[in-house]
Amino acid sequence: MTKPNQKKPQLEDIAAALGISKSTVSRAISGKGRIRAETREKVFACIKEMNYRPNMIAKSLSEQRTYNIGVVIPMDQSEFDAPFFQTCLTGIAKECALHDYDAVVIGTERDNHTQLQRVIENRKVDGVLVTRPASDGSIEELLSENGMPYVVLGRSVHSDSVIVDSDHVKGCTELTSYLLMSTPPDKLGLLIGNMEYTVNRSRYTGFMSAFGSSHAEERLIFTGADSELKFTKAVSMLLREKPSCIVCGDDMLCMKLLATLNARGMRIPEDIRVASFYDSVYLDSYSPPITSLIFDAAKLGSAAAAKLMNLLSGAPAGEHLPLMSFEMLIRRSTMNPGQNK
Amino acid sequence: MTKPNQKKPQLEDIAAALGISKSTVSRAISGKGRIRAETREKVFACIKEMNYRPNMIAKSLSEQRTYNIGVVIPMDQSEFDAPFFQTCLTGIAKECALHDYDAVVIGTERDNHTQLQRVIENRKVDGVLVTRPASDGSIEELLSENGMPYVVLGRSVHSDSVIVDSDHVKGCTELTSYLLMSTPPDKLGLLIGNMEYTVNRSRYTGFMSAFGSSHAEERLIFTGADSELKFTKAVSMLLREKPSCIVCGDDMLCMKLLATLNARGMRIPEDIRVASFYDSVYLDSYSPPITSLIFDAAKLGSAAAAKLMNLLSGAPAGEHLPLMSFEMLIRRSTMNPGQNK
DNA sequence: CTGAAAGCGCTTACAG
DNA sequence: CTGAAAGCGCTTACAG
Repeated sequence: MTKPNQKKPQLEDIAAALGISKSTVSRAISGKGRIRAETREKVFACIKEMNYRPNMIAKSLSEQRTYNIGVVIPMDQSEFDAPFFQTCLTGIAKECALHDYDAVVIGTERDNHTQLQRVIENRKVDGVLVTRPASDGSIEELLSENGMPYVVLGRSVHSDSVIVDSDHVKGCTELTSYLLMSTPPDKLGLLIGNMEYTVNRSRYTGFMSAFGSSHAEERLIFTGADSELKFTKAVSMLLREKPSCIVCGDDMLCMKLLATLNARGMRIPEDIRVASFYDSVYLDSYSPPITSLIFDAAKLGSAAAAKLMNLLSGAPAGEHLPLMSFEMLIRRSTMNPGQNK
Repeated sequence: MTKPNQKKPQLEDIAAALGISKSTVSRAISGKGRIRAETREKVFACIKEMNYRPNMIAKSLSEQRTYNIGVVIPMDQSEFDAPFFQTCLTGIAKECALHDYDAVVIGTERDNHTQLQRVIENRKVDGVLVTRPASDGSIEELLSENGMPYVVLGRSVHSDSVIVDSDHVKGCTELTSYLLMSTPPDKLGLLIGNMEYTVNRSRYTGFMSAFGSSHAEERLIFTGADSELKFTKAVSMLLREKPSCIVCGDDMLCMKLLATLNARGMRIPEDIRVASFYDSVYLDSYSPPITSLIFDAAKLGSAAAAKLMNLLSGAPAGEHLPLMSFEMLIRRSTMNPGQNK
């Protein structure tokens, strides 16, 4: 507002103002090559003064990089998972901003990666973040064929992919252990989805490893409860065994279980306790709120973005970062009759 | 795979292959300026043959446009609304791809528009799509101050903003009318959120206009049920009047209402019927599924994106498009005792 | 209808 | 430590 009708200043302008060459200004900014400290300071002062911002497009063209990363998100997703992607995306955007990068949306469908192809062919991004890898690994394949650096969230079937993931195993172990600590010991039932997904395998592993060899607790396990039919069957078999607590692999499964229990007039936690290995808004707005594991999707996203941008700046490529952590939220759905609050 | 170690061809290469100049090739591609049909065809054939794709960055630099649009999404959103944004985003991305544009994510918080500022200053986008305008209009302000073209989804306090919105009024009128057609006529209760939001005002208007002057139907209205306290109060007052059907302004409110009814042991639809002016996954996975209005977020997103890109290509700026439409989903929650199916 | 040339706004060898 | 110049890969007046 102070300087109304002024064009955006360019490198040239600030060079002229200082009576030096563009090259020098450019070097001062980038920090590449030797620059007298004094010169550098003059330049920075002038930049501030004239409110100069480099034209990223021009920078891109000469540096042969876009300062954009692509973010693959599913277009055919059940909307149930939307909160994850949305939150994840905000984490990614935030991290990008920190590095003066931007995130470009790439929608993919099951077997339709045209958007991804377009972006690659148009060279609009320097690297890609895959928030949900296709189960056949086709996305990673496309990416590596084109020499496009990428990072995947969760697991990848491509063993050479750089990944960032939450520690599902550990989380599930801890939640299960917590449940086993109750007195009297819980008779736990586990209800889990499609075991082709690595997440579900991790959940299973986590659950099982909470039972030390010395433990003699009973446990009832139903995996693969992904279809309506299998689910119904699993639940009725499960209930027949009268577990004191049922643990669900994810929030979706849990919602369905809750509906079923509700229909049968079973009260939570009085008649049966319920916990979930994956949180969701629905679960904590449910009454009673459901004990569950919370994974910080925003943090996951920003960690992945950071990793990718490191890769792009030719950084040490990275020893596998420690897996992202989680929180355990103990809520009313698993309160013991004896417990208060 | 057929031509393994070949660099990406450039304009120059295809010009050379054809023995003509870059200018001509460029013109053939862009369609600007006169070109002999024959030449054009040769060029296109060669492009296909050599699998040429223009370098968008170079194109950007010389055309002074980025072929990117920014999409403002909320970072501080209750995750409840996530499905809307996610779906919207996929619609946007799809539309962008059609025009060879890309969508860049811009996260905003209540009073923190730094990401937006960055993107503007870095000139990374040609225009911006605001999926959720700040209630004080500060986003639109920032945009217009910077001469950045934009389109907002929903309403804007800035009267000169280009907007794309769903027809909430019409939808609500139709759903309400439908409910009024039942025999015996329903005694309708309306439960609506904060009336500062224009959506809620539209909903209210829609609801009311379903009651013609000749109608003598009873109606009970509670607005502003946005806090926990007001909600609880509104619901108990409402129930005291024994409505035969309660209509909720949105899915969130509806979820809460359902929980309350459930707690009171009221069955749906036997004891009371329920409908919502806004659909969500939660509502249709609820048992029984809830009658509601469905707005196509993907279509909304793509329409808005299309409009923005029209603006950017200097198109007729657009007479206000007709509002985006909706669907009415009649489900079990509003079945009359007498009705079948 | 077509070409040679300048230009978009940066970066970066190459010489000092 | 600094400058002049070429280059990134397109587009587009300007001349034919």
